[in-house]
Amino acid sequence: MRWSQLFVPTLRDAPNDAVAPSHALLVRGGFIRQLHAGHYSMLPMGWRVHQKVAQIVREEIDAIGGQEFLLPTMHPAEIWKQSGRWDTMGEIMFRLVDRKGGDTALGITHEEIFATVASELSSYKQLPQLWYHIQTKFRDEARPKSGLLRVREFHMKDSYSFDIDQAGLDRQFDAHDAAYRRIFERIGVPAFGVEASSGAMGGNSSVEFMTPSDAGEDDVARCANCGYSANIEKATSALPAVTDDAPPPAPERFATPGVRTIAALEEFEGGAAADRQLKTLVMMLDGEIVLAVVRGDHQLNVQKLIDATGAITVRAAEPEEALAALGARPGSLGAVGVTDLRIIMDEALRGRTNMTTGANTDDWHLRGVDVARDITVSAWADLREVSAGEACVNCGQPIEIVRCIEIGHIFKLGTVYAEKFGVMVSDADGKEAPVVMGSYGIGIGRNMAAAVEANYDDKGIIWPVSIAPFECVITLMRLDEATLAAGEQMYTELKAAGVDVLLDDRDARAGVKFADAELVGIPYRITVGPKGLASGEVEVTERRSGETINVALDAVVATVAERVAGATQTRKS
RNA sequence: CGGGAUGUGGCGCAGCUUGGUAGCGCACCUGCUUUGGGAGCAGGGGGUCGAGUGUUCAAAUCACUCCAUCCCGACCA
Repeated sequence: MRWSQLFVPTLRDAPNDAVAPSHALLVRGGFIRQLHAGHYSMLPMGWRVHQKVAQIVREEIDAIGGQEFLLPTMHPAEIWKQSGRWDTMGEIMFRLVDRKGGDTALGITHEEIFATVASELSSYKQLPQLWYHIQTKFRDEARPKSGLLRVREFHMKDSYSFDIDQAGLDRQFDAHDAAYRRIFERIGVPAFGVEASSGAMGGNSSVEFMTPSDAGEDDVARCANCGYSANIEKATSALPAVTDDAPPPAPERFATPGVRTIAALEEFEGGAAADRQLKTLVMMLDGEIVLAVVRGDHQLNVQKLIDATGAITVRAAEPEEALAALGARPGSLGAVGVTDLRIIMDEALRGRTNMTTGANTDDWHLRGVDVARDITVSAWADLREVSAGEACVNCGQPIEIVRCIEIGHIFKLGTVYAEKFGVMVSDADGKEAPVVMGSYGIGIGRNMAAAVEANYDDKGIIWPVSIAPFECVITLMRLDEATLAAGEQMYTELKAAGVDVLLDDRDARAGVKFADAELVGIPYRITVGPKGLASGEVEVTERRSGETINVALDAVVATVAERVAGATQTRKS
């Protein structure tokens, strides 16, 4: 390809609304352009990278036995009603109505659709199966952000495994775990797996793959000592044991005029330390008022509450709703004596006595509360969010909290979809058995952005060779006959040697060409000009290190081809 | 959804307070000179200022409504 003919609209200034480095650089480098919030056009350079990422994903999934499909993007409502997710998915799903009045949805994921296809499986002898496609997903995100990192329309590789038993699922799950690690290594994104909440996908266990980045949206609790790592939505930690004084025979009411917060009650004469208080959160779960109680110095993690209750929509109750339900305003609320509401109690409060909490009368609190004795607990659950510095549950060393981008997520689904969609096969005894499923997702565009987040400097992107839009650029310093001829010969020979090469034949100054090559992140640059040609040499510059070596004209093709091959791990299979 | 901010040629911005029908840098086109790290000079093209309504002799500028985009938050009693 000749740069003079290639549409690469590079920008000297980043759009001022691009905050994440990958967003700013992909726009500046002429890879993407925004159409509207959460929808991006892939320009030629961007699409080249996207396709290379997708191809690596394809190779690795093929290598563990994947069969590539292409399923529809638009789905009838019925299939989503059959799984129950038409209602549970809520506003994330784009919905439309066709000319006949039929409810239709744009696919956010494809468990339902693949399960429908899989209902034609009939014998355990056909298993295992591993099916996948790389296809557009639509998700009406509440807040698209950070360029390609969170969008409403994107390509995802989603695969689905079908096995006769749990052991088979475990094997396919582990195979994906390994394949995903190879993918991230090949595309140059540092990654590690974490325990995760399965959320709306259902199923019994899942692993998320994370890459550390300030541009991310997930917090991960990690232990540097033993390697424990879990999404903050799932993470636990060990707390020091607490011994409470024996409580009085019954809670005591006491006046606390003007005290509205945990901190204020700590200061108040006759109050209590935060870790001796009960924090009562009034939550609205699918329209039902529920009390979630955590220790005064702890914070509720909403996803944990969702996982513990199976709720679909969760929000904090409005102060008026709390007043109506409990008779007091936030700041004076408590669970003691409440019998008409579900009360979910955090595990950290198990066995606690002599606690202080709101009395459900404005400006009054209760002390001497024994959690087990005085509160009608509906369920105990892990609700609290862990904090940096707390002790690791495995080894006791302090944990850290790391901001990450979620770059992949794999789920063990079990038989839930099989049962809903009749994916039944005859087992070895001739009896009908539900197929055990797994699902595995990886966003192509997000990984492209994550690769930028992990590979850039003040000059621009530093693409890993494996996914660079071009592996090498030949920068012509002049467009005189000799330079052009040398460059074109080199271009032809590099192509023949299998190198993905771009010829910068633009009539522009050296500085412009150098700056553009660096901004768009091409790993190797061959600089060809009259100066070098006079002594039969050209320069080869590596983008990442900035190092330049002089190479004899007749050796440059072999030199570059060798380096490119050395930097690209291709699958041997 | 809550809060904040912003919408003026392709990109970055000024003008708005104190209304008088649009300006700068980069980019683009032409010419000359230049040419190994984002050239110089000269000439030129392109916007009616997010949309609508209102006030006014007159609106980018004032008022109201709407739309869009970005950021933060969405338990913190």
